[in-house]
Amino acid sequence: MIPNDLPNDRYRVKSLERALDVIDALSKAGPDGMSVSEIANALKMSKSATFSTLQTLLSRRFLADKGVGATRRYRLGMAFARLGDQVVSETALRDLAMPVLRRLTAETGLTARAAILDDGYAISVGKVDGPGTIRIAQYLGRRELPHATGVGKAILAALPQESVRQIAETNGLPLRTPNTIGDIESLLTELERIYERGYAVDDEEDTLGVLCIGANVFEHGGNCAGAISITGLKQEIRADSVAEFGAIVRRHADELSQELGGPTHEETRKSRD
Amino acid sequence: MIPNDLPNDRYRVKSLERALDVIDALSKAGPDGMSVSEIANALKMSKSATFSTLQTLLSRRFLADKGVGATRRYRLGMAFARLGDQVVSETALRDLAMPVLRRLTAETGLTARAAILDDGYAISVGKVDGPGTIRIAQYLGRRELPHATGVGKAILAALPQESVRQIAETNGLPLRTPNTIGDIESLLTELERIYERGYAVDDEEDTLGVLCIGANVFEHGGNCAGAISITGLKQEIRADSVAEFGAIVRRHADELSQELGGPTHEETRKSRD
DNA sequence: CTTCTGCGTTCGGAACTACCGAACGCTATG
DNA sequence: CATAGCGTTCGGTAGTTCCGAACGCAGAAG
Repeated sequence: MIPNDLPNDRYRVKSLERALDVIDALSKAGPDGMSVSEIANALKMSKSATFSTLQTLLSRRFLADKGVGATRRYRLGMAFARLGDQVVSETALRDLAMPVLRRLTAETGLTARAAILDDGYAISVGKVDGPGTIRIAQYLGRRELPHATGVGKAILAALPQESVRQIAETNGLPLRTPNTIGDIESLLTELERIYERGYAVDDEEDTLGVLCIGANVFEHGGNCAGAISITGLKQEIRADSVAEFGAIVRRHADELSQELGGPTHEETRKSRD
Repeated sequence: MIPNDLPNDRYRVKSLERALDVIDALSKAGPDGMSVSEIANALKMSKSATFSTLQTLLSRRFLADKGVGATRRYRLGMAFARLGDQVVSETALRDLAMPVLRRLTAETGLTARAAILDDGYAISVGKVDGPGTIRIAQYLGRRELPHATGVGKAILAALPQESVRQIAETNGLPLRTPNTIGDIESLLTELERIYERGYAVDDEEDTLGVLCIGANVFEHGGNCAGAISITGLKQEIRADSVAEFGAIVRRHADELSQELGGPTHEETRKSRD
């Protein structure tokens, strides 16, 4: 299911891996959760082993249970809510990005957010809503497809082709809308264009009616730390102002890069051989 | 550290419990994380057992590592961000609460949110921002102190004194501002007043300049499912309109209670012997 | 430059624990 | 009333996890 990055299977705790399998399974289940038997069958574990694992996670509030006796069901507990919030709050990019996002929102009137790449997905770590009444649902911590969003494409544009190909192979390139880029070659061409002009445009590629403009941020050492973006309804962004907004996002991203001790977009372009 | 609710120690997976200890330890550490030795010393585990646990969590992206060789450090990974978002999104109260929160925001012009009590903390599971330009940072999933917030006090008011005392003993009653209620007897008196009038007022008790009005929500069976609240800057809420807002929040909370199949506040008061 | 300390990582073997499969009590259903 | 299926309990064993020591390496100290 998940590829083994590490060659040494020896240094893995099997009973812990099973517990993580249980958590994964429950995360894919609905709000109603799963019963002991359902989990045991799905993961091909014995009922008793599954039961012990569930009891352990339950006693530490990593799971919650509902019902008793023959109808007892387990689902993910609030411990994850706390830990998830903590992880997002502690991301290095976040603290420095928040003031920049506020300025970006003030300047453009659009919702601004910051995201990082993790495990092949773009993950929002901070956002500032725009004053507009209609808002796009963008929860923190949510995993988004990098090939279909402004932040995602901006981050991919800073990666070597190899890495992009690998991510595309692992996650695929699902078509979210008719505008989504669905094949790897077109994506690489698009990433090259993004690299040249310094910002990415998601023109209804993830959600119809929504336009998003992102630019990548670099940390000390020149690695891409993530990206920031502005998001708005397509109808409220004039086509001829996209380039203007792109330049604004690029400028703020460069500011953020320098705060992180990294190079600006212009500097990375010059150092590219 | 965490009290054992279950009498049967037999059905616990020890190696999993240690992994959860590691996660807890890392959640208390800063963004820089901890090294293998630090964790091993803190939890009185051997370095090799700690190492195996870390490798397992790492291979499943539950942890992230930074640095190599002698300076390698571990911190919580983005898997928690995803799971946390999922848990919050799937909370039973949330689905029914969101439309109510939207109505509440439309009616009052203030930010509305819903929270539940879990493990002695108030946890936000849904929110709708008001149209005002200045917004109070209220992230979903964040743990807040129940004695210092509108939602928190509203929930506590529905609990037996015993439970409130226990929560106060476990978490303490930290003074967030000069207005925070810091001793248990004053808190119990305040909760009685909240119970009588049906809504809780947090008057700069958590954050200076911020006022919050909350009311509890009951589910089928009469248990308190959580609370909803409105939040605004104190300067934008006239003192003589607090009672009016309180009645509005109470009314929407009762609507929500009935949707959940629970009693209204008035009904619980009548049934109290 | 050398020594030394402390780090993360590796490894063999002993001890234990986590698992299996069967059995129990229970609820709901036919 | 019988039955099927659920969650939970339990004894014994096989396999796992853990310990302690050792290794290679990096940076600090001399």
